[in-house]
Amino acid sequence: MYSIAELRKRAEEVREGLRRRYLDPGEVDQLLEVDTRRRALAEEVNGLRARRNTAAHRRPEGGTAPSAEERVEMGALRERIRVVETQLEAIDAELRTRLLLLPQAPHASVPPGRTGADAVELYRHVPTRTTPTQAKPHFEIGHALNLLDEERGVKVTGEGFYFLWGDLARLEHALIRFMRRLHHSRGYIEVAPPILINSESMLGTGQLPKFAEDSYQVKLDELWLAPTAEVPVTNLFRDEVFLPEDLPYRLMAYTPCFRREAGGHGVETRGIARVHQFDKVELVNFTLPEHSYEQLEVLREDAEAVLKGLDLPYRVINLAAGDLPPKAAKCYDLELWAPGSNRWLEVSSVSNFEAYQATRANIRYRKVQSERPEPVHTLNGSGTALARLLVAILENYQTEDDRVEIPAVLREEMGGAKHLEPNPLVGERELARGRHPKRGRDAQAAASASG
RNA sequence: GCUGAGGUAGCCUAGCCCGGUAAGGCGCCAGCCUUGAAAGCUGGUGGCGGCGACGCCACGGGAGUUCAAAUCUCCCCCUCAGCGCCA
Repeated sequence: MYSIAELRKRAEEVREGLRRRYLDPGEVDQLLEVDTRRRALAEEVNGLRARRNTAAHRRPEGGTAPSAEERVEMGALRERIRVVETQLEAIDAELRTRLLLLPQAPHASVPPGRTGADAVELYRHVPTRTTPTQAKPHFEIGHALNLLDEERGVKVTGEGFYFLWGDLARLEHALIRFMRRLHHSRGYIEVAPPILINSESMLGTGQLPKFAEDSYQVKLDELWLAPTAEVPVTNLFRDEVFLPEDLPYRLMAYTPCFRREAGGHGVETRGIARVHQFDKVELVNFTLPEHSYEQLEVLREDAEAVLKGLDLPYRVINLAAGDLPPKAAKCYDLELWAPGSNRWLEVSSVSNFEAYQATRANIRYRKVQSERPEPVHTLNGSGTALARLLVAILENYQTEDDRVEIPAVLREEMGGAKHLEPNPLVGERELARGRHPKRGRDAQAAASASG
């Protein structure tokens, strides 16, 4: 977000930013007009209060009590002040809300365009391995091996929740350890943050006020379930001042993430590509404004290192101005190719928010001790999101004989195993459906022998 | 959850009972002094508006009483201590 002072200085730049986002640049002028009215009203309150103060202060300690006439006059002044103050509060609130909702101007290197289709592909990684020509969707493989269980997730919690069983649960933990180890070696300091968040923090990173319906709320305690570790980790330094020589701060956090994904149903929600709870390793970067675009590239490379390490097919896209989240000035998405689902899956979003979050959350640095602190730039990137990573592994690492290979970098973590083992525990119901892995294989073998 | 003590400028503290322009220290910045530094001395050091003179705001947050609120009343938040509960 822009402070009103910043907006006055950079009005044309912000107007152009709105145009590039296909939004009405007139919002800037309306904001400036509200600001002018606010200042006029503030001056009026100012003058009235000055009158009250001089009258009150004129009376020295132990002085005479005011006359009845003066009491009446001052009482009337007090009421007048209250009326104008109420008007000022209303216009203050309007100004604040409009500033909170004003998007960040896209950076010059952001491509033009309105939708996801206008994004520019920057890079495509082709893995060294090959996958079956007729790759199956991850949920088919997951069900066949009895490792993925959405049905009971729905029973225990609701739509969009799932259980991972056995080797798939172990694989998820192996991935988390792999990613944390990788980022640690690249210089990130790990933090383990709270995942219940207060509203002020949600406002600080931009989840509020506009995107309240995207997150789960714990009403009784006025808390929110973090939709991403970006929220607690960025707010870690809310209302604080950095020493410039310490920057950049590069932090990593592994947390579960919770998203309501309201309205997101249909074909694309089969399996676990789009769920309400997933784990993620998040990278957060606090930097000097003059270095934030270098840091964006560093962050992108750090996120890519995960996908390269796993040797998964992916591409990097530079989001078009009109498709950019309001808080971002520039955003790269890393998308994995899922051959079984025949689509690209976003597993990482790497963004430079410039001073958008730092202004809201009051995160600053002070270059010279005698000068007032300035907002830092904040950036973050997923490094990376689970669930979708599992989707990609299940679909890319499946073999012709319907097994799933374990990526080389995870094998040590998986006790040296080369393939995922089916979950042997099945209930009566699964047996009745012929889903027992052993029976399933026998049945398949029998079918192919007879056919 | 109960009881008690607290929340004042970047930090530490006085003022609160008994209403009357928020005092002092540390730190920091600048100047003087000095070969340089330290010490010492002087000044400055929250936010908003204004070219400026200056004015307003700010004592955890909100509401109220009053000519006038850091100070009185009510509600709420947070911290600490003791007790209770608890993985």
